[in-house]
Amino acid sequence: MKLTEARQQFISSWGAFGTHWGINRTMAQIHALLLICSDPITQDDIMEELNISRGNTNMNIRELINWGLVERVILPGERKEFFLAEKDIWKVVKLIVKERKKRELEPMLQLLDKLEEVEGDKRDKNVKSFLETVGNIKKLGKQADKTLDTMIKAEESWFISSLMKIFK
Amino acid sequence: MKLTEARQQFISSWGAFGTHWGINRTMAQIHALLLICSDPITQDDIMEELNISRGNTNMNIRELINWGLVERVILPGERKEFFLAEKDIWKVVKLIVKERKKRELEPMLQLLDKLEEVEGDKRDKNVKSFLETVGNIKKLGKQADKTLDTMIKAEESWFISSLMKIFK
DNA sequence: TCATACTTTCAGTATTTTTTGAAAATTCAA
DNA sequence: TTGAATTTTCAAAAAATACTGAAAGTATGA
Repeated sequence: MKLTEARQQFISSWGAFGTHWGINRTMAQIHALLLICSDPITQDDIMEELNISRGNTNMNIRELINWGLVERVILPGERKEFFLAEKDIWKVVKLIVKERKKRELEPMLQLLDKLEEVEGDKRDKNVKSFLETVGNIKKLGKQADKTLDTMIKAEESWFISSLMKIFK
Repeated sequence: MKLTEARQQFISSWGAFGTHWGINRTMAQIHALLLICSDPITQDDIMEELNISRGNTNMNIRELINWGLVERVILPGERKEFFLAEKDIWKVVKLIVKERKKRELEPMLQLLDKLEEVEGDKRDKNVKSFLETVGNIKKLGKQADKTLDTMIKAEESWFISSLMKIFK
């Protein structure tokens, strides 16, 4: 397989992968492209490579920057902005986990706390079942939250070797 | 908060949560409803509670059954089918992980294997950068794959206590 | 300060995904 | 068998989501 084709396949399937995880296709594709570029590239490079509009490109680059996955680079003597992705995959994973934890897990846990305060006779079958489900999800969620916090702080080597010990 | 309201909030936010993780809103809502019902309920119960059409209900129940999250129950003397969700949250998580690993992680790893066979001079900056990225993602992906395999086989108590040791 | 190169915004449009509902298929008791 | 109850299918419609492109906004250097 030629490099050009391989790059295209990588970008396209990274995009499809993203859509299965609640990340929009273009954002994932731009990220994929930046991941395989060693040097910073411009918005126009991205537009051309992925065949997308200026507005779309701009919005999704901004989002990638918000997530901390991409940085703006000013090259001396150049008027245009350049963009560069974080290449350390372990750092990438940690940034994504951090962001999604904040956006999704934490609000969910807050809601579950509130839902546990439901009024009603705890001997009522429906109340009991509701509280049990909410309670169990909360328990697992809190554990996941702690685990992810530690992971976010962890060094890759430490994390991997710890996992190796358990999941031999 | 009254039970009715709490149930609604739970169902609605579980649905929203699902959409952020590539699971469709209705499927997640039906799942949420079944999770908080101690006894099996019918398709009509679900349609009424969630205000959705027969076709939509049917398709999403089927999908939940495919995932192993819900089972069809035949009650003696009843013509209609009833549905019941797996209530053990740890089992639920394992079923979801298993399914998504099969659908998404495994095909991605296969693709990465193929992409590593790209032709071209490995001293070429573009080839080098491509291979490095693909290689690193593959390495992490394989580790995740193994870890998830072990997790799928694990007992909750064992898993939680192992995690506790590391992520104290 | 001005002109130009570049970036950002967002209303309107296009695309993708989900939902509906009626018809077809199936099941089952009599 | 028959036919009423129930489930399944799927084309068409609706809803949600993403994208475009032109206009407005900013920065830069002469």
